[in-house]
Amino acid sequence: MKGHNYSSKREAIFKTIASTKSHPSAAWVYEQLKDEIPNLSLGTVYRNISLFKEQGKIITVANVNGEERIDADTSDHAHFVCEACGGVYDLIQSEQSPLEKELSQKGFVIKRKNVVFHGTCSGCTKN
Amino acid sequence: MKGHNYSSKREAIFKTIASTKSHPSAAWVYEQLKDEIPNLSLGTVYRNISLFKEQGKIITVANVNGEERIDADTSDHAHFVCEACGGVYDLIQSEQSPLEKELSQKGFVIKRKNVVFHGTCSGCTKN
DNA sequence: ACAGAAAACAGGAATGATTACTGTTTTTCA
DNA sequence: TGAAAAACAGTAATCATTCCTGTTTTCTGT
Repeated sequence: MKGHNYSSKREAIFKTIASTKSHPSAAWVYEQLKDEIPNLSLGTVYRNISLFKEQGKIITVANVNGEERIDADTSDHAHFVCEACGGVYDLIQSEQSPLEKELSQKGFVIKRKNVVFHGTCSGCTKN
Repeated sequence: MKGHNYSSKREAIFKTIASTKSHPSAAWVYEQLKDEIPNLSLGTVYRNISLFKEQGKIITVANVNGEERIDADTSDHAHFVCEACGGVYDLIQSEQSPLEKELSQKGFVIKRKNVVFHGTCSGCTKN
């Protein structure tokens, strides 16, 4: 049964993703773990990220400079991407749009709503 | 003066992007034009797309299966990405969120807001 | 209209993120 | 405990995008 088995690396990868608010890339997760797990392979990180997405345990929040950034917080919230530093920040989602009702009336099935603001974060604006 | 000059290919590329509602990828634009302009290079399409983005004439609306999808309609509107067929559809943007005010108070400069719904479009839902 | 100079281009090579492949190691579970 | 299944390492392959170099197009001042 694919993807339903335990593995120590899978667990470590998920914990790393779940315990950061940095909205990491696959490469970042790999960097975090490679000291702790010396024989970890980047392919394993990718394979597990892919699996977690299928399982709905994580979501893709944005693509920053060609790198996909993920989030283990799958609750409905928006994100801010800083174009200067590449940082991704959580925002409290507020809006509940009439669009969603309209879409389902038209036969569109919404699996996910992704709200991303792009701009310059406060830290980068100062400099 | 880079990027301020006319070129017949640049014009053709922009027209192609501006005259479709398909939210095309670079490859799609290239495919559309390669018969009409036999010696067109894919690199030229990419270079011009990049330029149009700098000039604010087009925006990136989503990344679908690893391909960046663009839109010459830069007005504030949302999009729907069908995960089954890869289609991208325009939605009327409605919401004007309190988030935006909050962000600017915190020193974040918003350049763009991107609202993308992911799911299955009505056509794909039927099948 | 014409001759540099500047910008843009073609075509192909390079890059970089992601995925696929193959032989080996873990994990499962009877 | 011992296969069978799943996961893994390590590397090769893929694919979108960018870079590079020599050539062509466009612009500008005369």
